[in-house]
Amino acid sequence: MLASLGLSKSTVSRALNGYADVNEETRKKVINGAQEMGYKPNATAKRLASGKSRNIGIILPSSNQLFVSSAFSKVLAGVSNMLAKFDYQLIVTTVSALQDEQQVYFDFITSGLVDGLFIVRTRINDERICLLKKHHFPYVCYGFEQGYEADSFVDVDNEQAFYLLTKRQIEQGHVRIAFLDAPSNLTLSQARQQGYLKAMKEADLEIDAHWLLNAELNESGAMKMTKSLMALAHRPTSILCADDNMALGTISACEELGYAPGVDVAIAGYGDYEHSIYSKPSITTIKYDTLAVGEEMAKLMLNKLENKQFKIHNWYSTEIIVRQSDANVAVR
Amino acid sequence: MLASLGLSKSTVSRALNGYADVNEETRKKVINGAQEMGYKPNATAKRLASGKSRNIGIILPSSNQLFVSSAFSKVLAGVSNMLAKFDYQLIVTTVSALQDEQQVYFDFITSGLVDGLFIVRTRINDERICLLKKHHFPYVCYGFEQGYEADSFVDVDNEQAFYLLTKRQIEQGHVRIAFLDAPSNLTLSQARQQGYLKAMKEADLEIDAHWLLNAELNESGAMKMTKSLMALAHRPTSILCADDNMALGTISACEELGYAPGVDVAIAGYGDYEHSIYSKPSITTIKYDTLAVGEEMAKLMLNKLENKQFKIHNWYSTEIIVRQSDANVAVR
DNA sequence: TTGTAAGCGTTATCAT
DNA sequence: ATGATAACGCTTACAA
Repeated sequence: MLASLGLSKSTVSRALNGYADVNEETRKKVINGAQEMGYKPNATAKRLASGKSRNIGIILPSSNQLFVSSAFSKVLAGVSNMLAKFDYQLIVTTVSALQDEQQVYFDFITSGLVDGLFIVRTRINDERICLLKKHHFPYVCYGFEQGYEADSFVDVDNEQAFYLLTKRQIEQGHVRIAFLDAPSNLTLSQARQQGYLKAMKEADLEIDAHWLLNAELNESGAMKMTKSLMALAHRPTSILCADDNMALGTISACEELGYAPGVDVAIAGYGDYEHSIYSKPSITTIKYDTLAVGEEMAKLMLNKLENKQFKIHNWYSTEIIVRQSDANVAVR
Repeated sequence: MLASLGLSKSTVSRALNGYADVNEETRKKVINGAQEMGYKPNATAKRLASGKSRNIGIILPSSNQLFVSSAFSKVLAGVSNMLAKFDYQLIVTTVSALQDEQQVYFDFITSGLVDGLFIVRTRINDERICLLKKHHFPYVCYGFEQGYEADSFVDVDNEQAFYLLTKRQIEQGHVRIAFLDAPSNLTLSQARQQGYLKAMKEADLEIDAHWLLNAELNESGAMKMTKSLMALAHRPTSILCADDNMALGTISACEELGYAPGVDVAIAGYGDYEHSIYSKPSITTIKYDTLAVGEEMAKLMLNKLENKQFKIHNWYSTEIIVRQSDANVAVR
């Protein structure tokens, strides 16, 4: 400790933590002293005394794609960046398929290890949110469903994004438009589906139930679905995908079947992953500000935990990036 | 607390932590009691009392690709998985280009926030390692350079991998083989370069200095380099890349220049990223067990921190996955 | 403005 | 085998 300065530890504590009731002379002395002797307050002790861990947790499924999507990595980077600015740390844990997810969340809540939790890949009627609400535990979601409170979520406007993407297909003359959505238990899948349906209905187009499928957000799932799609008598001329990885799989499947993607079939994705521009054909996709989404998640958390007054920005806009995969399809 | 059982907290502590000097009857009573009343020891208090944080940190550059490479995400997942099994948490922080990296590391070391640090993307003469060594702070590296101790690193055999990859090109008849290496300050770049040079020398092939370039591990860097490469009078017939993203950029650049990748020019990458199989041409690449590397990093850390006796497995093997990008090039 | 002292919820060292 | 009691290194009333 800084006893060498002849000051009590309370004064030191107050000086270092920017309390007002400290003589500025004293404060300088303390700060300089700390500097010189390389004094660093012990993080754990601070946490115990203050009752706050200054850790925020995020629990990721160790198996699936989410951890791997390049877009999501950037979201994480945004979160971590912003938290670090306010001396908070991000704790990343994975939960495997073998573990009881609710239990993992419960353990986090009750251990005092984290002050708040991020929830990603929100699900319809998400049990994780129920749990956190029940325990009055601070959380921020990446994802939205009716009933989420404005201080607790960030999302892109999935419905609008896929409404516009579908509309674009319609404007290009497509009539038979399929949508390979993400797993149906996700809130984003529901929203995107609504956007798709809205555009189709507005244009008074038939919606064949076979054209609306769900699969994991990866290449192989999309390949399988595409094959069933293209085997239909009434096969689609345009296939919308829930992300760029799926679009990649769809492109691949079409080729295997002898259809030229981007020529015989229009394809579009979501996320603007790094590789999408290098795909052949390059992938028409939906772009959004991944880093900003992450930062916003952190801000909302800080609003809750530190009574910060960051302006709430729930919804992030998207933009269609037109590339080859859906640009040159002559619709018969 | 469990006072309701009429036991002192020391007894409760001992019972819960599996100490030998506790009556088994008592232990059962305590464990059941804890179960029933949902008692959870406070993580922060444990940490303060024991002097250990049970957190391991990893500091990632917020800007570059590393955070984004799909391979690396899996490494992270492996780390987190294994740590969680032993009740350790992974703390992920990012350091932006604006911040003083050494300072960020120093703060971590001295704050008591983490008991150990992972170092990734090791650099030649890595200052981070110097710092940690100086402070006798536990660390484990992903990467290797002469002098690293066996208990402190995990790596794939980069030299061998690129030796074999280069050799493969030679066996296919290539004589002018270029190598787009990663930034030259990384240990992996040095090792890979050595592998490349070894194979070239063994085959007594000319090594044009123009054929050996460095760039960031992304598409655009590789594109630029490829263009300079293909403008050479003595242009290469085979281009090896330090990862699959670079290979993607190289493919794209070749096409732009009117060379058919996989036909006019052989191209290969490293990492077996998800998209590589869907590229056109699909990318010949080097695969390794990403999850296992992550788990091994965690094990080495646990060896240091908990005196675990996990068998040390420093080197991870690689395997060439042959695909189209380097398989059908007729060498003149 | 500064100091004193109690407490945060554990672990660890003694006795008993 | 169990219980007091003192740390652990801070924060935070409350006193001075």
